[in-house]
Amino acid sequence: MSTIGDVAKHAGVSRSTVSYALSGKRAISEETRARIERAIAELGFTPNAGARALKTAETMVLGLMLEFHADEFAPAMLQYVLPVSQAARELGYDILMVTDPDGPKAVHRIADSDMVDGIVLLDVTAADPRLPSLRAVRKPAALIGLPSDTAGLDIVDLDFGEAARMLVDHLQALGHREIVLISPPHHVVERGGSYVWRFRDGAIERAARYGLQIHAYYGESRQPAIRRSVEAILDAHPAATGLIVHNDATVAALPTILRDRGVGVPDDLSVVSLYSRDFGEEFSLPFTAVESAADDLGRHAVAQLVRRITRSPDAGPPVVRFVPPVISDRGSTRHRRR
Amino acid sequence: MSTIGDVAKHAGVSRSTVSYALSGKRAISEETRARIERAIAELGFTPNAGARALKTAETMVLGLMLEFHADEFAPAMLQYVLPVSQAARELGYDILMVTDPDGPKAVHRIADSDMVDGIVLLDVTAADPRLPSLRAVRKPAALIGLPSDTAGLDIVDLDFGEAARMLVDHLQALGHREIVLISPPHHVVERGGSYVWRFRDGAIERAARYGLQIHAYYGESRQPAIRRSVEAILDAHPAATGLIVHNDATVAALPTILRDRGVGVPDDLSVVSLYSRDFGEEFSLPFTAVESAADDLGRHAVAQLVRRITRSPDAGPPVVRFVPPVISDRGSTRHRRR
DNA sequence: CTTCATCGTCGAACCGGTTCGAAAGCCCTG
DNA sequence: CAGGGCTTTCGAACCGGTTCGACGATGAAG
Repeated sequence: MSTIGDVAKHAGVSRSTVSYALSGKRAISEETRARIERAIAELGFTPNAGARALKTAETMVLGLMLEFHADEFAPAMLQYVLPVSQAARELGYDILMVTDPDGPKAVHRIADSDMVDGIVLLDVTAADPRLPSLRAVRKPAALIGLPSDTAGLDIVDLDFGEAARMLVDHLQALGHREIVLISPPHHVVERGGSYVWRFRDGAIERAARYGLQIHAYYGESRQPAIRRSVEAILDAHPAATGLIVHNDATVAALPTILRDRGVGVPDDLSVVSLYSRDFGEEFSLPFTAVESAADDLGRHAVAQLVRRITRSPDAGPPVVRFVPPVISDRGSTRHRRR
Repeated sequence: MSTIGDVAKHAGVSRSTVSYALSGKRAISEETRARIERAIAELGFTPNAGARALKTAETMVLGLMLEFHADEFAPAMLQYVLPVSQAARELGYDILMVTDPDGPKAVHRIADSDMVDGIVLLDVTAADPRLPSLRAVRKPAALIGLPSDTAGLDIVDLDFGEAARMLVDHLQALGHREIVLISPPHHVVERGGSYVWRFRDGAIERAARYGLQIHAYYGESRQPAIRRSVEAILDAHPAATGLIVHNDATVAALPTILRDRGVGVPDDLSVVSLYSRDFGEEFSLPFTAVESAADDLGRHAVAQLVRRITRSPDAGPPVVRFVPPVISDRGSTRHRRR
């Protein structure tokens, strides 16, 4: 590769002149600029990113940290990756994707070595072990997912409590009096996935307010356990007419399971859920659902992060944003019979 | 952040001594090393990646290029991302994930600016537009997917022709005489996805050799078109007893469709397919299938790439590796009746 | 006809590492 | 006890950019 020195020599100017021609930070005569541009084209020059980063202290790279847990459902997390990547590129940033199983160490690795200008954290849990590291390093960050201590952090997440209330409202309005809720697997709660109980508590409280009977369970994330658990739950509550599924793996398997049982939707059972539009299309899911808006969350996190990076002093106080849920009616519910 | 100069001052030695203590490239006395290590710990020093890359011309970052086509099935591609990322990390590399819709430009951007030491290309097509750029830049690369011109490139891909032959053999051995094949959507062929015709040709030739009747179709990638196409294809061939599905989106939707038609597997229809173990688990797919081994391909590509990077002169000639298929019997086939 | 901005360019310093050559201190040998 | 070899450490150069201060040329103002 050619360097800025080669270009300077080729154009008969100094290195600094080439640099200014590139950045436009000082005036350069039309004639010189043309010579430099020709030299750049002829030599195929592209500035060395490391050298530039060294001096400017800006890498134009964002870290994207995500962990894959063996017993989890990968497609759900991957939904966020693409929007984040695209949003970043539109703002001039590349994405360093880190899937290191040791999250805290990885945070230090990419931040302390100044490989990135900022960090997006995916699937943040209540007492996320990455947060102490994140606070220790001096890099802006944006989280997708709600930790219990939000101090000083930019956070965006779906308003899961409100989502649950909307779905309960929906069933209540149709006259259902006994409903079942399937949450994510219990080990997600143990790991501190706060969206589980935010949704769960929201649903239970709302149901209580209406005097609805609600049976709340934790589901599974893998076959064949999924089928077994759904069967057992449905068997236990033959009178329930509404089902709320807050569990990606379960909802993906649900059409098959219900068909096998001969349960018609919505005639025998009204089903509502929570997933993103893309997810629903990929798995051909026909359920009325709250859109989880992975796109929105990803784009918002990146935008907020870049704002923090570019005007670090006056980007304002940290913001915790709960994206309001939107319900999308796909006809999988109907008025309760009788 | 503290620099190597701060560490040096704190430990009362020169910068070069710290550097040698870190790299171990020259002997350092036990006592000095201890002082330096203490200083590093106290200051929390981590070397600046950009500065290091500038001098060593090694970034310890690999580019991972993937494109998402709006009308395609995202989970299939994402299967490769995680194994690549993990394999890279095990070898000491981080991943710069690039999803830029303008692939060729992106190749130049990350390669010419020396942001990466090498590049992994996913989902390579016959006349992949990224290849000219890739050959122009002076960076090692590893491809997953087979282009028509393989000159000078390290390539790994599943042996799709052999996979097809194995599946045809499997059905033939069970006595099936009339079978149906559903390939990926036709636009994938137009885009140059060579795995489509490698599989298709392999199946057709093999069937011809046995005198099997085979009806080959291109499927769809999105609902509701998937269901319509499957219905139409099955309606057109009521006597067919075997079905080969080489189409991720279709196979994911297939259990539901067949159930709705009242078609029992394997009693009414023997079904075989091609997908990865993870994919099968995520979608709860019960079909006998060739394992597509996304893990293997990803890990192999990274390993080969790193070999190229670290011993560039003598890493040997480019290798094109076809991973042999492995069939995994899940009981979705049976001997033809009558 | 000086004086003073302004414009366009240059040279040098700097960012934070790595690495080469040399030097200082020590021990051993003849 | 002078000379040679080791071990350990240092200073300086270098990687490829950016940026600051300065300088010569030009034109306008006094």
